[in-house]
Amino acid sequence: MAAPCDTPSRILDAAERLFADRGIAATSLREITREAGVNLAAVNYHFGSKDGLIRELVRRRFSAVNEARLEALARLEAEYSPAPIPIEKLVRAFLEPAMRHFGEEDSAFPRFVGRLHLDPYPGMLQELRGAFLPVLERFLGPLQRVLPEVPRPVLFLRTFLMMGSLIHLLSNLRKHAEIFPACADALRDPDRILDELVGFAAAGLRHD
Amino acid sequence: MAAPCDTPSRILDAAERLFADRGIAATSLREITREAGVNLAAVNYHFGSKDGLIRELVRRRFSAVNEARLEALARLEAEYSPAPIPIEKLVRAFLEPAMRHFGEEDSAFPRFVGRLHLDPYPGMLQELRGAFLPVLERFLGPLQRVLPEVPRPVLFLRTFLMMGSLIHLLSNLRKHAEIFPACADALRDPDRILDELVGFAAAGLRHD
DNA sequence: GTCAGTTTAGAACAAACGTTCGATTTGTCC
DNA sequence: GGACAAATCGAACGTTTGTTCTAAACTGAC
Repeated sequence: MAAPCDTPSRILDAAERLFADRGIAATSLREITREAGVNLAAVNYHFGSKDGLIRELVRRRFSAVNEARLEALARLEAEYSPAPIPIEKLVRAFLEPAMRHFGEEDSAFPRFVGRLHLDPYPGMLQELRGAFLPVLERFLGPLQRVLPEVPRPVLFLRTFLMMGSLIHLLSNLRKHAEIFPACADALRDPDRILDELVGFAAAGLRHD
Repeated sequence: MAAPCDTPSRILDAAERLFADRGIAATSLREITREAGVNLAAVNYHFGSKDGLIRELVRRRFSAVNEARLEALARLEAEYSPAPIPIEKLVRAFLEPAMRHFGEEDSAFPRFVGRLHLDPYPGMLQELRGAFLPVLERFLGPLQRVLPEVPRPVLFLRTFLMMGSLIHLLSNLRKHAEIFPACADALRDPDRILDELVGFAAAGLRHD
């Protein structure tokens, strides 16, 4: 958080935190402005509307994740070309940017990124698709090259299942861990969790 | 759907369909009653409140899925005991009941079951946990027996990731397939999709 | 100090929400 | 056929929603 002082940043941070916890449609502007300590009208003044606020949040977070994914992929291609990139490297390049700040206390970033994928807020789906589809297609190429025996539609489906694991992890692990205190200790280390996710997804992608 | 005629069933079906598409918090009683072709007050008359309606839906669907899971597991234990149950069989026993009716036209059941897991409607989380935790613990035992080398917390985490794949598949595959028409054809067969999901999850659970 | 431009404050808006109520219709037994 | 319960209906309840408006407070340049 780092406690920014200007009103727009206070609104964005509060909105991200509340959206991550309660969902987008279920969070009102009054809750956001109360949490941010600013006036109700400030949202419409700075962002035009609730939709505008959401779009700005998407730009700030989701787009950043996707750009980081593409950069990581570009680095891998530069490193391995013309050889195919190992599947674990590809998977990690895709998953790690979304997991950033996962272990930090009170960081709503990963939970919000997860919720972005699954909250069907009207008009946001197209925006998400527009930002995500190019990334998916960009990864499917190198993925197909290391897994030539897997048919394209099947590879698409498996990538889709990997997405589900990531989103579920981002959105719900914290809450679920609270009910399994015995497991919570072992699942505290974010690097370890990322390793597990990468291993799980890579094995699922290449199985049989 | 089978077009039931009595009002409560019409409400339940319409609510399930709309909840699956737009989310629970984002769907109003007026939309539900309009879609069902009944009066607005009918919801509160038959179910007491919107919460009551949701609880009834959970009972009707989520509980049924979990009971089917336990029955499938019991059948496997009777078949294999005292030998450990193969991991693919275990995974399929867990995933198949939720995927039921997946390929049927206009069946909101799987999408709704998926949404049940991820929509943070107040008070529903506890109800879901109460119905799901016993099932999870019931499966973790046999799972641990076929994967003795995997530490318990790690096994819990991998099961969690499998849940994510399932939920994402149930909730979003239909919509995502619409944007990938080339893949939509190959992903039409629900049995094939279930096989892929089982293979993906089983490989992820046992990897390394 | 003054003035233009930007930001914030409080109050109010129409619309939509879940819920409640009394009247009306429907169905069923005597 | 009349009577009683169950079900449906239309209308309204009080809240809460996102949004808008105008006045007040602040900011920096001259």
